[in-house]
Amino acid sequence: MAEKVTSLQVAQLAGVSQSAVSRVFTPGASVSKKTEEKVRKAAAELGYRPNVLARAMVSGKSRIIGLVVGYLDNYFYPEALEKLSNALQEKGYHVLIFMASRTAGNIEDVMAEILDYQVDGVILASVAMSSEIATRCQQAGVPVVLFNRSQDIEGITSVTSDNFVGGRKVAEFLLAGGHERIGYIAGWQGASTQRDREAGFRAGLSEGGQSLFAHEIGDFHTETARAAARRMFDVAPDMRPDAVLVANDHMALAVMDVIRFELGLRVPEDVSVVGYDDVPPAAWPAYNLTTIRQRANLMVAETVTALLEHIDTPATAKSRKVAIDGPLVVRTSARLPKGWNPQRTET
Amino acid sequence: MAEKVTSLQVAQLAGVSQSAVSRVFTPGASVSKKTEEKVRKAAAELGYRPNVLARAMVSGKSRIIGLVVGYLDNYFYPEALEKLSNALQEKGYHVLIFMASRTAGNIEDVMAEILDYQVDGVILASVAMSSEIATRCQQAGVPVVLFNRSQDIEGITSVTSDNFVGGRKVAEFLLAGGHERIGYIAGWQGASTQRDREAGFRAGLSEGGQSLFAHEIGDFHTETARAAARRMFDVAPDMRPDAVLVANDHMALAVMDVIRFELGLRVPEDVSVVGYDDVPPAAWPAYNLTTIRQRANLMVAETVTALLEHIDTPATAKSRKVAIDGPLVVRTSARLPKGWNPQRTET
DNA sequence: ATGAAAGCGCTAACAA
DNA sequence: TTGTTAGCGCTTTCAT
Repeated sequence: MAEKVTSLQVAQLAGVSQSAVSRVFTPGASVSKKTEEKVRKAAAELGYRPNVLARAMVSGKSRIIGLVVGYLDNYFYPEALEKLSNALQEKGYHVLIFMASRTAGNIEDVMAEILDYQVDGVILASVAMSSEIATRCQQAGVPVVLFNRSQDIEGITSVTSDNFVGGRKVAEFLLAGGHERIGYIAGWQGASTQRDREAGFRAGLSEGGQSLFAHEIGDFHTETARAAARRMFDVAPDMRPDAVLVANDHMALAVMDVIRFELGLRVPEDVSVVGYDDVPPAAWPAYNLTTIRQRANLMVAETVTALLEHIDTPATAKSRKVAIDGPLVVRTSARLPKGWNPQRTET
Repeated sequence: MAEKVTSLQVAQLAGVSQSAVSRVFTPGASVSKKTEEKVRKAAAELGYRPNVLARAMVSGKSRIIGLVVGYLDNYFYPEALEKLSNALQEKGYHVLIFMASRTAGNIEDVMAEILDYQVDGVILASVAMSSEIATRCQQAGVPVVLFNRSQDIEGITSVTSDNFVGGRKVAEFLLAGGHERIGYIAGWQGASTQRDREAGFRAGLSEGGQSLFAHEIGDFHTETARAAARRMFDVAPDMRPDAVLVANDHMALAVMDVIRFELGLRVPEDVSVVGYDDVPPAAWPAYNLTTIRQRANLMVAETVTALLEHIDTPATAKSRKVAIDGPLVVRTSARLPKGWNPQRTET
């Protein structure tokens, strides 16, 4: 059982002062080559490592980022979490998880816990009440960035894909494919992602001289989405949409299941289905879902950059709304426009 | 911007000593009703909350649990992570994520980072070199439990499903179904889960008078598993296995894709496929994968209990290997034994 | 460049 | 039950 090694012990072994040891481990402090050498040697010998918590207390920087997340069943999030954590780790930060799913409704608790840990920054992903939490963090002086959410609050940085443009792209694609009864299955109305995707979709439809033929709400939940799909498609053939955009892949896959296995319809011959996110299962041959890709790598990079900027230079860092364009990944779940060039979008 | 409120300020407002404030926020300390009241009132007024980091430094307990995880693309892990985090949160702990995927091979770095944060305990899930990390933590006096991994190291607690029994169950089921050429696609050989599942499977087969007809290695990776499936099934019909156990669902779904969409075979008419884990996609109608369920809730509960035990009473807590039995969830990807009672296993 | 000294915000003896 | 007094391990002036 390794004993706890303190900077003082290292100092004694190295024959220098305790502050000298501290300086060696503080980037940008002034130490002579010789001292540094002695200290590093002693530190290595003793297996010394600075105590992050003690450092945090005096410096006020914990090198901990709070990640508040509601649920992980949308497979876009595990991926994002992994990348986020990796990116932050590279910058010397670590991610402390705050699950807000169960605690939902109790902002106070979540806030209290976050502030207790003196996190240097907070990333909010897939949470209800994200705007309230964001505002509260802001007030407490903790830098925040919203990941995959955008609120109309002044001065809060957010990173999303360009949901409006994405929605419009799908509309154009479906219109070009000759669809004439186009439906939409919405996500949770409180989410900006949902609202923007729908708005873009409607805009694209209307630019093409059409409007929504059917509309149901799936709330980003599998079961709710299945019910929505039944309401939309279990109807007389001439009342049935010939295409549908589902607000995210998580629901779109469930919708496809209902359409194919419950109702016995063919995709895309009877109904074209398009999703949003491009989660890994969308590419599985059993689905082959045409969808808008959210570029997780870029979104993560932007998020990390923005957050660190707010942490490092709170004075000059200005908030911004980053919206990253994502390509339409054409697979086989939606009928292709005539003469569509089947150039493979890379999977 | 909320100012930082210290216990001293609260003490002054309440007209008591600073230690009195500390005691009010320390469960099990002795304070009079009156003092407590005054302090709580002052604290509420100022919005005071104890600083976890400062507390950690003096008490030596950070209330942070390090979760070391290799990757999140096996969908058993997001689920486990969510449940783990929730359970720990309920006990007043929070999860600090350490991604070991990229850093793989560099144990020193991972160890250093973990110890830097003075975590109260560590959970190792889905990591290579878990046994080395576990040993090192042990040496450093940090309680560890292995989640979904088991090593033969003396004195390290682990929680897994009963992989041997699970493997055997599948063998019995396949044998009862009349299969005569039974294959196995293995996971990464370094994982105890893989080894135990295979051993149980082989044992079950041999108890039924058969042995493995084919064996390939999928390494728990989608692409490797696909290649393994091709080697196993893209052969003359009489050399082709009529059933296969794949070491986890993540690979099993990919294997099904290859069998059905690349090779044009039918599941289960031509080949029965069984997986392990019962991840959510296994239940999707497009797959309907027969599989062994890992009972995440139970595994998480055991993990948390064991870890807290080691943290709270390091002296008396003894290490153990917990193996939780999981049911065979019968769906449609494997031919049923004659007269099999199609009583629905709950999904 | 280096050492001495003063805390960061809190808990834990120790007295009273 | 309370207040007083030491630190926890570190960073950061301030002198030197």
